[in-house]
Amino acid sequence: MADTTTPRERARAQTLQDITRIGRSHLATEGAAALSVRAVARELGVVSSAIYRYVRSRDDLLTLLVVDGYDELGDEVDAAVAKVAVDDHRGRFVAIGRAVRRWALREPATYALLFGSPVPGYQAPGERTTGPGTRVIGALVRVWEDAYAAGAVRLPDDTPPVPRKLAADVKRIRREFPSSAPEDLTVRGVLAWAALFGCVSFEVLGQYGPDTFTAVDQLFERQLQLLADTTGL
Amino acid sequence: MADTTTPRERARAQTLQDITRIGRSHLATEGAAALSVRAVARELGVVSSAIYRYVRSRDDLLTLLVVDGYDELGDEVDAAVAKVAVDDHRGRFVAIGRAVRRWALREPATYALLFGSPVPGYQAPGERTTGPGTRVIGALVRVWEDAYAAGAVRLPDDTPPVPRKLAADVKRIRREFPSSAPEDLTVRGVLAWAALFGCVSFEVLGQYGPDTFTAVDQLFERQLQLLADTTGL
DNA sequence: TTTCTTAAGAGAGCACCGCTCTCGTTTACA
DNA sequence: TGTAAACGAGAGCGGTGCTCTCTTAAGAAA
Repeated sequence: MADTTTPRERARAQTLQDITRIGRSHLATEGAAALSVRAVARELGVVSSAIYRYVRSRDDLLTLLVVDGYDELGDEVDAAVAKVAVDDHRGRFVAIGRAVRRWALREPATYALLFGSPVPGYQAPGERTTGPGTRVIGALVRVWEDAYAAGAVRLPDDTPPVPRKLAADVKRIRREFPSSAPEDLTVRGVLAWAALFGCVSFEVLGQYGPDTFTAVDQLFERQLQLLADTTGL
Repeated sequence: MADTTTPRERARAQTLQDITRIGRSHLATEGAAALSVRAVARELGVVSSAIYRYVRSRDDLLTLLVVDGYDELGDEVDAAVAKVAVDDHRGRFVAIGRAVRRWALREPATYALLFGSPVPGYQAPGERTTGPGTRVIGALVRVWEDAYAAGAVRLPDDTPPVPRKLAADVKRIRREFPSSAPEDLTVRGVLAWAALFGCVSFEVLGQYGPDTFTAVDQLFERQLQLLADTTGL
């Protein structure tokens, strides 16, 4: 099937892609704060004002990189999950965690852009970022749902019931992430999700300090196991 | 006892304090990225170059705010812990968690500065920040240590032993945070620590999305309880 | 094939930034 | 009281995001 795009549209798409690529390389080498429209323009061999034909503002350029980053992370997580047997629920959870960490360590600047402090003054436009931004939690929910459906989730039975308002939140969330699991499991999943990124953030953003852990791999594996326990996998 | 400081030293300390105060207010209203030496100078009623008599660089100004923030957070955490009975170990843990969250919600910009992405190009000088930066984990370790010493920690006995290299890390960490608890508890503590900040970061830095949770309080309480469980409190 | 619309890039310019340097002035100490 | 140090002002440099105007060239329409 012949593409119906005009040459102009194709050139435009190519330039936009070049801008994203250059932006990502600058992000990786200099960090988000040092990302400048003028530098990207220079490397593209164009004057700075020309960039504004493609990107509304510097924040818009950041959004481009945010979406790009979420997509790459989502792809890697999906690929990692696909390599594990569907009935190995714990294995799938661990695979997701490892994939997130591996990607974060490889792309710390992009990770910081996505999961670190919001860039000052910059507000990611929800309509462009929420879709790609929910892929990791989406993958996690699928694991827990499959595990529960297979009767493979073991949770303590002395946990108090989920309070009313929170239960209402859970119900609403299930419109986007359908699930038949008990509310308690969903809440535990939210904890595991936040905790997973907490662990990765501490390592990638340097909260542990430079010389605290030499065996971060072993630490992270242990943390993953504990989180798998918490969610009953 | 009369103070031995000269008027000049006192004036200098006062000016430094003013700079910190103005810096914090700008941080709160504009965010870390928008924090500018020139703006601080304007508000101080002084020309921008004068600031450099007190602060080596913009990064140095950020370090001032980082230390200030760590101290304030540490103070509030300590105060919160002190209000709980020493033998209520779980209550002390929960108090720490709540204090961290309360402070983070009140000072989101400072929280982002401390626990979000590192400001691009800026590297916090360890010799000035690690001390104040370890107060929260210090308080947590004290809770677990007290609980263990009181025989109030209940951990599952089927947990595999901590791997060798990680055990060596734990041993080294205990030179700074003395403890007689089993290695497994320490590792669980590290998870709880990272997870606590993961939960707070998700909420404060906006990872949950704007409309996902209406009952974030209840969610956080539940997360704290689960983390207390994980550490055997 | 010729005309016309429009997208793209160049360049100047504005206001701001961090930071440096120099130059008077004030202050504290010997 | 003399002097060295601290301090603030001011100019200036190279950088930033962003806007505006102008010219050119490419695609679409006739």
